[in-house]
Amino acid sequence: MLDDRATAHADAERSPAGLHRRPTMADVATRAGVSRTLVSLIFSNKPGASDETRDRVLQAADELGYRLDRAARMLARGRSRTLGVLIDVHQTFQADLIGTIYAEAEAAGYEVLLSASAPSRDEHKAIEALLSHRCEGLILLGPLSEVDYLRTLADRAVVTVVGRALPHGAVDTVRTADAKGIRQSVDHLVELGHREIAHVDGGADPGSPERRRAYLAAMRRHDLSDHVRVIPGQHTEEAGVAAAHTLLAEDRLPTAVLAGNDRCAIGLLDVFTRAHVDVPGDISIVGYDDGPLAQLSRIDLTTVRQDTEGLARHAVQFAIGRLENDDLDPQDFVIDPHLVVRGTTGPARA
Amino acid sequence: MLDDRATAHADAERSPAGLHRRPTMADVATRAGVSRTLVSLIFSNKPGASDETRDRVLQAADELGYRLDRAARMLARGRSRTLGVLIDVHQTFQADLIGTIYAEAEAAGYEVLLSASAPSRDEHKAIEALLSHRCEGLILLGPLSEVDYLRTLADRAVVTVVGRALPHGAVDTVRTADAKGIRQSVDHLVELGHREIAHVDGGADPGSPERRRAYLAAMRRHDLSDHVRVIPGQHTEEAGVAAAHTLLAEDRLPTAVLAGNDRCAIGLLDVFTRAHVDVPGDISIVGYDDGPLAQLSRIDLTTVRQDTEGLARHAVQFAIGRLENDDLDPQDFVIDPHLVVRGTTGPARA
DNA sequence: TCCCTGGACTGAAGCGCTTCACTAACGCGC
DNA sequence: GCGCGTTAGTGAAGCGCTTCAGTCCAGGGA
Repeated sequence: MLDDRATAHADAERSPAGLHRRPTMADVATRAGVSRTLVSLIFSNKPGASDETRDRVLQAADELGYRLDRAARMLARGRSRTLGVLIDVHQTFQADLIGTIYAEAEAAGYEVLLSASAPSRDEHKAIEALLSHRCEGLILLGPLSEVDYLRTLADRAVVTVVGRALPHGAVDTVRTADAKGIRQSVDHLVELGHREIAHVDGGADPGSPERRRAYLAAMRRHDLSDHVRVIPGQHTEEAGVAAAHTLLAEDRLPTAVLAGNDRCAIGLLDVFTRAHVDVPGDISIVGYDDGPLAQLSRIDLTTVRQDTEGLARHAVQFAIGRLENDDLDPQDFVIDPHLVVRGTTGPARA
Repeated sequence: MLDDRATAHADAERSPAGLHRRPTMADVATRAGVSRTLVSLIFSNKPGASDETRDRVLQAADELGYRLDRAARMLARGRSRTLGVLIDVHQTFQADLIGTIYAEAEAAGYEVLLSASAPSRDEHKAIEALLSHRCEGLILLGPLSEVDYLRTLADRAVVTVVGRALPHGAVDTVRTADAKGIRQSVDHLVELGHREIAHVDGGADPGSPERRRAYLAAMRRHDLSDHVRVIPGQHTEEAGVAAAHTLLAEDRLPTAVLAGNDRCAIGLLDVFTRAHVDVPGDISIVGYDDGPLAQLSRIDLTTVRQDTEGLARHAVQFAIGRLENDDLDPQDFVIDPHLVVRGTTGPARA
């Protein structure tokens, strides 16, 4: 947008041959014939400018293609009003959370920055990136880091952990009552006549220890402690594949398997199907998460559904709440899940 | 800054009861007994400090828990060295791209910022966010925006579009040779004896127009123009579901369907399976993308695989290349895909 | 008349960093 | 003993914004 106005303004607008200098507030101010201060007020929606001036300034900004510079604002304000969200791109379950987080944060006037952990980029690094962008609040979706590290973070920013239980009072946590989900699954299987129910756990993955404990407890409640069988795993398809191979290599399959999550369940399903083990005829399988795949008819997985929207909403509210009012005790918010029965579970084989 | 000297040492470090003032370069400088300038040099890995001093400064920084402030750096440098990546959280295919993008950008000394489009947050907004964080380069993964808008963006930042062809010379693009992928699919089906091959297209979704054209061309080459059948759709499971219902409502099914992408294929598969239409006995299905689901044995989808790593790597290189050397012509980089034959295609029914 | 209030607006300082232009000290060759 | 180039280091300006402390000018009591 070149000098489309009185030549007096031209200097501020003309840019050195092709090199577009990004317009600043000063440019807008000059063009609208007011001070930078006033422009700033207007862009922050603060009172102090007449409606007439306000319009004139906004129009000038528009003509120049002006865009506020967050970095500068952040620096000047000393506050960023930004929430950093740690995600794991491969955990599809998190996709739903993100949408809600954006919406909720925006409503409260906060920015959101995403940082993904990936094979080439460990969680630590992803979090540091968020911190160096001055995020005031960190929302960590299923973080794998050690508790000590998370606790350390807590005095650099407000930390909220989603989907993982943490020792008492470390930081705010929002999660699903994993124990209940597992208990429902076991109850369901027992009702169908299963007794030999194995569990492929998720190792150190978020939620896993709780699920494992809940499995043990539920089995005990049904007097099935003798049939307890925990196969070490992870929350990945590969772990499911490995577990299935382990089971197939033995004399006798259990009649049902509780997977650590959906992805693991799908790994199991995959191997069993290829090996012509009928699911649920020969063996029943239960997942956890109710991700987008679970409901596909070719998969049709019995699984435990989490209230993703609730999780996300509360995570944001915790973060913001603590930001605006520091002296709350760390909270642990727990949402009930429920079992979704589909085609991978059926009566125990004889 | 206060009188940062003698007694100030203590002041800089002690924080006013709980309220952690984040340490700055000045704090580090004071503690190490050097100037701020020198600290800055050291943190930018520039020469001009002796090894001995360097160590001392780094140690001081460490003791203070100092963390560089990107916002300030960005402001001061006038350059952000940041690439903004637009993603769609639900397009699982993109997850793989992201990992590579991070790695590649980091190697070149660039930061990466992610911004997701979501139901509550349209693409436009997601892109503006990136811009206001001063991203110098924008990498748009399968953007849906109109060409004009994308062109407009190009003079605010360096733009690279991934996975979508754009009219000549608009901006840099990196994409798969969709035409080839489709041609391979059609050839494969024809070899299996198929003649009635329908195509569920992706409407305006990225890559879709190319795929549709390629389908028409391939059918023509096989003298099958009479059997051409395009069913309007989208790159989602729902579109596949709808298309399947459309087909089932007719007298006679085609013997094969080319879906716009894997997700659409899975929708088709889902409905056919529930309707007891045998795949591939009654009808063959081909997808596109080879996403994580395609290879699951319960799905086992014949599909076209894209070289995600190559796409991501070139996208980053384009962006950076143009950033460091402005006067290149817009490029259109095309990578060959290849057909992965799995279980959803078979001989045409009699 | 004078003082006060409040609305509209401005000037200047400062956020934490980079960078340009310097200075001081130290060989080194002649 | 002089100028020279290097290395190690410093001071200050300035990036684009916010914000504190004013200024200026109605209009309204008393």
